[in-house]
Amino acid sequence: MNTVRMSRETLLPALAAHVMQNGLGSLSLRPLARSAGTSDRMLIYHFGSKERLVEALLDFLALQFTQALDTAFPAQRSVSRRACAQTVFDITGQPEFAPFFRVWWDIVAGCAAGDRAYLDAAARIMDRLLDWVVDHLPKSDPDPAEGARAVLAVIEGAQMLRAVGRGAIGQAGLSALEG
Amino acid sequence: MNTVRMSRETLLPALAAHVMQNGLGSLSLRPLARSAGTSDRMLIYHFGSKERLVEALLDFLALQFTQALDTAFPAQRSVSRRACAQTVFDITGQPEFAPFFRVWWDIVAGCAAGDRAYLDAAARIMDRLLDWVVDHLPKSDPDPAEGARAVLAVIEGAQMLRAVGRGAIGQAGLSALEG
DNA sequence: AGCCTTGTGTAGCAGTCGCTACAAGTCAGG
DNA sequence: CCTGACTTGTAGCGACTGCTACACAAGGCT
Repeated sequence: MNTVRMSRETLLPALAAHVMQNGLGSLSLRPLARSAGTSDRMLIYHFGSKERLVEALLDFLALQFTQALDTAFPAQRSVSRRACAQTVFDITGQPEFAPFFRVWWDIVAGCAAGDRAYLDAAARIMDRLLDWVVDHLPKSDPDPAEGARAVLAVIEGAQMLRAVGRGAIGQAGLSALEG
Repeated sequence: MNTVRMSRETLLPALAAHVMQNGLGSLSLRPLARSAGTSDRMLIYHFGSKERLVEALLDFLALQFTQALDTAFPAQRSVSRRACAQTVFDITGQPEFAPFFRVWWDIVAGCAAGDRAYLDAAARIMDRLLDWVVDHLPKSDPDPAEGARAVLAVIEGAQMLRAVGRGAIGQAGLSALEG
């Protein structure tokens, strides 16, 4: 038997993949381990506890998302705030983004429940997303920092409304963006 | 022993109160029953299954929220779209609204996981909130239906950002609303 | 050689989960 | 009073939870 040496680093991609498909809210060690080719015993061995495993997972997911941002999205600047928001909304609406939002809303729920690790991860992701928006606003934008906050707020509202099946409401919010 | 006769209707307020404090994601029958003065056995008896109990709970919570909207919020119309959004944002930011958002983000997470009952409840709540916004826009608004959608999208984005500890970003989105 | 750290499998712990079988209580109608 | 429906308590099922005890194998160290 060719037993492959495993570590946090080699495990995390497989773990993240499983979480993206099955969510974070109902995560349990045994199915997670099985889909990563290990046992719950080994996950505890490598991460110490489920709590610390989830922390590592949140770190990893945050990093992975910020990388996905730069690869999946066009590099050039938008022509307006509205166009920038619309681009993000359209791209994140494609089916391959559904797994990420699956865990994203789990993270938000964890934040609302007061979980520190979730709050840290979510804040990191939002800050990174904010930076990305700043860099993609038109160079002519009078106040990119402020503009990016406005754009981000509308995007997130639209995404939540889409998550609950009311994407049309969110789309209206995007269309109403000035600039 | 003064055994009080219980039914779905007498149980639901206590069950809803427990869910508002403890969330919906990790709901389990025994603690829920205990805090309502019954047993898990009785909850199953009255509701048939946990799934149907949650459905009833979502119905009840949606109704309760729409009622809270009309009592907790000023009845008069706002002077602008921005003022309307700001009012909702400020009022829902008060601590007594935290329990509701606790379950709200659980509902959104359930929607993202594809749960039909959660989708129905969430859509009902959003539609009702949309109606409320329409009724509270200034009479001078050129397109109340469209305006309400724009206002709602920004409000929801701001609330999500507040949930993850980035309320300042959401506030910027509100301030950027035109009209 | 012996030893010690690191990794892994097997088995199992105590606890919780949703749910059910069974018995017994209450109460109305005959 | 009897009967049958409605309501409730007790006890438990099998499955699952995070986690641990124990054994053991491999490899580097002295």
